[in-house]
Amino acid sequence: MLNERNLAVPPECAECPIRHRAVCARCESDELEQLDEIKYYRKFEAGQTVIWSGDQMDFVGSVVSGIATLTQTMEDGRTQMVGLLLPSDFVGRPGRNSAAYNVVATTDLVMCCFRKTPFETMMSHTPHIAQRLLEMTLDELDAAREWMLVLGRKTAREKIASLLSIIARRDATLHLRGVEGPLVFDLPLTREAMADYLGLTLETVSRQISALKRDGVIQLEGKRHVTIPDMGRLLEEAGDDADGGVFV
Amino acid sequence: MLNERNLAVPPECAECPIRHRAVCARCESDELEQLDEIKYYRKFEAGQTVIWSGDQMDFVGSVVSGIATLTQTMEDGRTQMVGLLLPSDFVGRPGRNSAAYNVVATTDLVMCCFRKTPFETMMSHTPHIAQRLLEMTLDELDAAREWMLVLGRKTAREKIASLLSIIARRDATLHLRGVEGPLVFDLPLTREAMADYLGLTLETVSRQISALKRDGVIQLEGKRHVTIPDMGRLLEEAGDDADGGVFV
DNA sequence: CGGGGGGTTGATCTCCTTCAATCAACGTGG
DNA sequence: CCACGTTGATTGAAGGAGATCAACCCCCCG
Repeated sequence: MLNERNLAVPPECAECPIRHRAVCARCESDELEQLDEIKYYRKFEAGQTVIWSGDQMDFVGSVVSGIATLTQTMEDGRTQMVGLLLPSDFVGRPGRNSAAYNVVATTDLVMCCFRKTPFETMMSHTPHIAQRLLEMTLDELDAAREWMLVLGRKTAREKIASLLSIIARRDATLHLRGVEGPLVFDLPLTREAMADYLGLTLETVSRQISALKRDGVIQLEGKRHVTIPDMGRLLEEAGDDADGGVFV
Repeated sequence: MLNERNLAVPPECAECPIRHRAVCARCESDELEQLDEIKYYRKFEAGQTVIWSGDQMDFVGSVVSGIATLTQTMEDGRTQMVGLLLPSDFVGRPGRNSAAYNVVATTDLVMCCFRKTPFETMMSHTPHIAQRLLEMTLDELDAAREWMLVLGRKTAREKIASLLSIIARRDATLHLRGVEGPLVFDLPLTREAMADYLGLTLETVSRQISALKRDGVIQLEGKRHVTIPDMGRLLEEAGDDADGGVFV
């Protein structure tokens, strides 16, 4: 039911849009051929749950297109997002067989999945995969630690500004624009998802977005379309050093 | 000045107390010999800063004994702890040359350091190191994500209970005791460090610890010596599932 | 037309922060 | 040996940032 092969999906690794950033980025052509044998594509619709926390994981994989979230939930329903998965990001942990988090597609999503056991054995033979995975994991750890500062010490306004600047920055690098001049992008998350990301309620998210708009830090068209007239200003609001940015 | 070789330090990798858990855990004896050539020990006193964020990093290394913290600071002084480094934990990121966080010794500390460039070249030749480092980094990422839930969604009381249960659990595994019966340990952190860990003020930390004591969840002798009569009760207070625990 | 999902805004409440006083333990120098 | 300063911790009173509860809007879709 969930697993439907689809024509819109890249047929060949050589033409894969995430080829140069994903876990397979360092692989040689023969290694790609090996991967090809254990890989398959899966499509999910916006809102669908990809994996439930605690479920058996028989695959790992990469996000090819779309956005997914990693969330934890307490018994009483409080939920915290702990990861935002963008194209090229890796899902699953080699060596673990049950999922630790919920993975939910927030937009329509295509994943390139590898059967877990073959992937693990392949990883132990080909250092290129493990090397790249280490690099990606270290990056994720850095991002998680940055986020711990946001969650633990920033005000609601700073949290919103931080999230907006992160999305803006990623969007700028994705579209290869500089950080000069006004930035324009669409929010990929609902107010509720933003709240789960930031450890806030959706009402507070809404209020703070309105406040930033009222103060001219951002401009809004509709609910999702954002313009940042002055990125430096936004970074100030985020409590970050306005010049260097987060990663020095 | 900071670098004083010391007799109390393990002279041989074979006798090293963290040998089986550190980044070198998987190394063969010839690999250990190689490591031996680029390694040196450093001692720090409680309170000393090991590395300043932004500083040039010319080494990476493992905590041999003692405890250190990883913290981030905003310009106005707000600080958030983003890692608690225990014996066998790894410090530094191969591939990055300036430190991203402050590392501070909270107790007297011994580190086994490797010169960074030789370590990096060695890592690219010996998969055993990269494999182990990947495993350790994935564990840290899990811990960071667990902590994001604590920071974002838990109440002050739950935060304290969470921290206590984490310390208790680690202490129990360290001393190879079961989780049955009362647990006894010393807090390795000041109230202020606990506050920085939990995204609270030290006053709130103090109040909540008093409250947990008053309610019989914990017992205190002095400021640091803690007894947990009923671990299940503490886990309930932490908002965790009382049976399975954090990692299912 | 009705209904539902996503979003905004208002009023009130509460948990945590802030500011401040106090205390115990400890070391140090007169 | 005692006065003193320091550091870590506790406790109290007051205030505020964000949560909670609730009403309402907009827009799309069946």
